[in-house]
Amino acid sequence: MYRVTKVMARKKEYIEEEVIEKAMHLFWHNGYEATSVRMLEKEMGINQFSIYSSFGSKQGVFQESLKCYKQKVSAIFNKLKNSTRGVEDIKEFFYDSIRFPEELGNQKGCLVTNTYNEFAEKKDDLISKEIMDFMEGLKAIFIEKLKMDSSKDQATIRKQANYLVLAKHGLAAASRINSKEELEDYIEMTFRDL
Amino acid sequence: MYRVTKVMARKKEYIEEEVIEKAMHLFWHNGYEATSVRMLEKEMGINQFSIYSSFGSKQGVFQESLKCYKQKVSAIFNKLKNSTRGVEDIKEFFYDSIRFPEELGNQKGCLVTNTYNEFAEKKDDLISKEIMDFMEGLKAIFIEKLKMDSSKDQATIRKQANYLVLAKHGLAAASRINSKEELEDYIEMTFRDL
DNA sequence: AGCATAACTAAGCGATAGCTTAGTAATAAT
DNA sequence: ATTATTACTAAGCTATCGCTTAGTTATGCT
Repeated sequence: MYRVTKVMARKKEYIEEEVIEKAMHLFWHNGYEATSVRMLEKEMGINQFSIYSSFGSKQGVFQESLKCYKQKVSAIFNKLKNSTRGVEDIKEFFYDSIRFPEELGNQKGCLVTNTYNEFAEKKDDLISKEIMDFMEGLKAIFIEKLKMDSSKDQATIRKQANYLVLAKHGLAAASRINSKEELEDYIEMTFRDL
Repeated sequence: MYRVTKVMARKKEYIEEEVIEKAMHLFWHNGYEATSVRMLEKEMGINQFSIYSSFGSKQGVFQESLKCYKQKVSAIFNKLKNSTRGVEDIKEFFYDSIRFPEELGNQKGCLVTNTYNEFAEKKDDLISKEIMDFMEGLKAIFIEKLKMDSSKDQATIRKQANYLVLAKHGLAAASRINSKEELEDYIEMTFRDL
């Protein structure tokens, strides 16, 4: 991908960023295994040859799709990172998280969390590791925000960070099925006394 | 399955309940799609012909496996149902839930929740519906237990029940990956003020 | 214009999916 | 012992999987 070429010859008839976005939606909806290369072909609107020459493999397409997804949610993450109110910002992050997929008009949860669940047993896998890193990063941000309340000792912060990471994970998993009301109830209850 | 026959002829060389338990462990470990009939064949120790004559299809094997699983966790459920202390019993149910798979020496979460996640998009599916019923049943039990505290009004009970169902779901999803310490922190935080 | 190069189409690769079936072995009833 | 019925083994069915390749078309450079 993005290979530097000496001569241009024939031009690509698609834009990689565009077709990857379509692939992402397909993976998001069906998960990794349940998405076949033939389905990708149709959704992306390009031939298998083009898929493989641009992204190398189905896994390659998926990794680019993950990048694309992360880029789309980065707005929410940056908002959280740059915030200064502490735990209140984490709560807003939770609300942003359930609003984000909703805005795209569908109920398929969070691609990263879905992937986390689907690849849970394959601990040696490359994608698994990537997702783990992402989750660790989230936890680090939570800790940073929790530290803004100087009244909290280190043990409390650790405990609450663990709690919030699991809560976020559970919320994302549940958001594929549960109603908006249930999800909002959950968020309210989660942050009630933090 | 369990077909009534006029003449006995040749006897089965396996016990259906026994081979289903083996199938269940395989599904539990790999999920539905990632478990092939060839894998089931090896694990169950019987030929494909026998699998299909006893259970009809891969889906049939899975459904019997789900039954088997539910039967195994029914002890925990009955304990909760027959309890009288209210929310304290729900908390113990949460602890029982993470202890149960642990006792079987593996880290694969809850089969029902895993299935819930794997079948989340296929809302028209038979198995999806089965799992939904199971979750609804759990919620009903939670409500019953919450009602034991007469100081709680109906709105509070509904909200807390929603919260607990999501929390239980999240806990089960997380139990495939997170450490025991993290899970216990989560339970403690969840029930801290209920 | 001619050539080198890259992107296209479409067919096909081996492997595996869920499932079936032809043929054989075992058992209960006669 | 014969027969009817069922369970077994093993091979094979079609469909689809991820991926490749032969052949054609389009483009930039000389």
